[in-house]
Amino acid sequence: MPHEVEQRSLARYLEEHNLKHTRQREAILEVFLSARGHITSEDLYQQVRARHPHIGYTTVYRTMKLLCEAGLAHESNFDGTTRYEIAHEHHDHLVCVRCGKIVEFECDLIEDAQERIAKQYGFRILRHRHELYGHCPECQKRVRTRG
Amino acid sequence: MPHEVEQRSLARYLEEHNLKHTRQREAILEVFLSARGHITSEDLYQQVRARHPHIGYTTVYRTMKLLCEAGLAHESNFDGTTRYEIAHEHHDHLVCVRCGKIVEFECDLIEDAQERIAKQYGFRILRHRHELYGHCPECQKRVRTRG
DNA sequence: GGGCAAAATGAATCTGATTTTCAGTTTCAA
DNA sequence: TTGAAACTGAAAATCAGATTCATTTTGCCC
Repeated sequence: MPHEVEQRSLARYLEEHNLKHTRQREAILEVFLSARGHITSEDLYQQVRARHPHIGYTTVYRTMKLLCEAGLAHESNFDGTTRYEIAHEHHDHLVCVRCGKIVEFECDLIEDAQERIAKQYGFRILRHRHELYGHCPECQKRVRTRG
Repeated sequence: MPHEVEQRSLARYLEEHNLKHTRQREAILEVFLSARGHITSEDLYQQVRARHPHIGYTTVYRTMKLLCEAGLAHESNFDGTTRYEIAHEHHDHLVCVRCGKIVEFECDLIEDAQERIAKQYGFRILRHRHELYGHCPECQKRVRTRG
């Protein structure tokens, strides 16, 4: 089984919450983990369908919610449609508005500054989103040569 | 005319782009500028309708897009529905996930850090979004006393 | 190795925000 | 004044996301 650790992690979550372990959930997790980058539930559905034609969109959709709750996936939303990425260390995103490329970054300095700001306003922060939109190096070149 | 500067700014934008100056656009800008905070196009439509029953939702919707292009309004999206705010100095947002309160903040330190990160990855930044989600002071109290 | 309740599935439907269509109206430059 | 271009607004289309519900599976009991 290619992603044993995650499969076990899902199994534990299901057990702890009296949810059922189904072929569909296992299959969807498997395909999700094999997919690269920030994927929409629609795209993921297409990939799942290629290997498991019997699995419906609704199940993919609901399973991704489940994987988020289980801490195996993260939801993000750049352009109005929800995307999922494999959960790992916290990070933020650089998004190229021309080609759609998404690069992850981390910055402790910013994290600290956020804490200070939250304290200043008396907020208790649960999560945040921080996205920088612009042109990636390749697209800058392309823009220049084209005009 | 209550918001002469903005009305003139809109007029200039329309002229420069060969667009037409209509009562509707003037009226919508006026109501928008008088409204407080981060308003949805639906809310704005309700307010516009109170004073100008003949103006339709579509026109409000389209005019807000226009005002954004003209630099008089800014679009933001916290909870899946688009909100508009009056354009002014750049700032980011603290959002209370319980009561929906939105507080604006600015932080030069973070702006600088963003620049550094962009340079590191070769990106040219056009805009960004930075939102901190959590509980405002009032809601923290309420949560504590209730359980 | 049934029997069964709870949970899951998936096709279809609903929702709610946004966007487009299109016929009729208004603006504005000549 | 006139006509082309732009605008308006009711209605319809779109689109992602969420829900419904009849049917099937799973996990657990005996």
